[in-house]
Amino acid sequence: MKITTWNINSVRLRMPLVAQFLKDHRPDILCLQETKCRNAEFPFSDFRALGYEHFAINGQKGYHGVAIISRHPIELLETRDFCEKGDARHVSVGVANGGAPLVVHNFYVPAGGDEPDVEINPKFAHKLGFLDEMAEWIVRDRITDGRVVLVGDLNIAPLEHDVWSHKALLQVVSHTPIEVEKLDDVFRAGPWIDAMRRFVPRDEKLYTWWSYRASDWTKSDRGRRLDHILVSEALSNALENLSVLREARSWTRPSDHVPVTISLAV
DNA sequence: ATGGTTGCTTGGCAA
Repeated sequence: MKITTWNINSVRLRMPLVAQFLKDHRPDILCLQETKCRNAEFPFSDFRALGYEHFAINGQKGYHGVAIISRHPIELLETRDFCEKGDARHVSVGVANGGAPLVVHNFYVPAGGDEPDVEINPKFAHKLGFLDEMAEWIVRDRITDGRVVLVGDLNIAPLEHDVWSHKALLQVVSHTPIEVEKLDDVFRAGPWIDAMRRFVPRDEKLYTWWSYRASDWTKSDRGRRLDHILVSEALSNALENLSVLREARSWTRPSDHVPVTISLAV
């Protein structure tokens, strides 16, 4: 079972790139973030033409929006409204996969604005509050019981080698100590396994996002690992492979995030 | 230290 997570930054604009990716890589399940369209505007027929006929979507006009698209039947479990702001930032499904069912959660955590100070930046306060609520929910609802995968753009690069320069980014939103601490709380709440780091040692650089604000993203390679795949302990021995498709950052009119795919023996 | 780009919209946020 191959599961891909990809912050697409407008699914309608980038549908040709999504189609190419699906033709070339054929994941079983695709989790998108920042679809940026209402549910009625979602490009269902483009996915159906590629053999992806099952959907669980949570969209809104212009901002945010998450979607799970599958080649196999899925059951919509929930679209949870963290922080009760009406943002479309979560969707979860159950996948009947022969034996024990698999649960997939797809998240788009708030980016948090520019200033890492809750006193002056309500967007940063929202981000930290969102992470607190995630950790509470994981414990209270026993989210990691059974075979569970949590993917998405979590907008935090927690490890030193999840960013191009630990020192330069300590006060930059996405890598500040308070955010890293909150994300660690989310990890421990499971506990979850950081699936990507099972395949790439923690002392090696690993990025999934490169800013648009660089003339040539390949020259300085100033990336961050903002996208994550977490699995419950029941899936620990099922982790088979990881693929971070760096080349997608160089496609025509790319997203600033690249697809990340995990292969599970389930 | 600053400014750099993109998308949704058409002025100015959000990222």
